[in-house]
Amino acid sequence: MNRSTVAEELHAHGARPVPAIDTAALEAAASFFRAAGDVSRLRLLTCLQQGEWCVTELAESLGEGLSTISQRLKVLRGEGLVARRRDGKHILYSLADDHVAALLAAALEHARER
Amino acid sequence: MNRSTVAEELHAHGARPVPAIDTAALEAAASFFRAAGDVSRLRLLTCLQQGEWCVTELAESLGEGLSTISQRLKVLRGEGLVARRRDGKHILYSLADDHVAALLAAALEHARER
DNA sequence: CAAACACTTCATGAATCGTTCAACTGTTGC
DNA sequence: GCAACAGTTGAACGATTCATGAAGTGTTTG
Repeated sequence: MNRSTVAEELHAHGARPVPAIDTAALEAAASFFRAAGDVSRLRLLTCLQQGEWCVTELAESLGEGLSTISQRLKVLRGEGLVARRRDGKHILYSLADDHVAALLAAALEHARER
Repeated sequence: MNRSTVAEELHAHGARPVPAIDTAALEAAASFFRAAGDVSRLRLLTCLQQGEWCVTELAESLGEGLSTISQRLKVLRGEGLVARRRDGKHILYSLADDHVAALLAAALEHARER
């Protein structure tokens, strides 16, 4: 019997076109996700969801070295997830924008749904 | 002059409490982001945004080996980004839910904004 | 039931990532 | 200006991740 499948229909006329998405945009989105794809960095982001923190505070509260935290923040900053400003001798970090907070919340929700 | 800074105020009373977030949820969210944090897998996801594709189609359209695509899909499926179903001898993949599509769109938008 | 097809899984080597120590830069207070 | 403080950067290392070929699983067709 010749019951043709959905896939064969789609298949029949050669390769389906891949959606035209700017490689640079894709690359940037991937870097963004990769930056968020680490538990330690994610924990940092959840702190910053509450407001500004300086590096020393983060290090003390998380029980990690200053350099370690700084490196993690550097990655997050490189992908535009966090912003910073100087205040006296401290440097205060915060989430870059609401956009980031939203993505963070959405991912955590997706996580809890499993 | 003794102009006390924002950071010193926050600093004064020991370590600030880290937000209480289930480590498992954080871990899951990180895995989710990590799965999305790769250009090749992201490209796969953008294909699936258009509907169902079988593995062979994806491989042909993207010009990659079958095994390569299959491995990438495995990662995405492991983190619940894509779903699959069998149709005849093909296996059709699609985005797991609208939730994923939304996260994808949000990240691509964030990417374009830079 | 055997051959063909459509994948998946395993194993491996290459590349990338994350942490850490040491050295460096910038700011404040004496 | 110099010592102390706050943070960044560079280099080295182990740990993870990614792509790929070979072998294995499941489905259909003759």
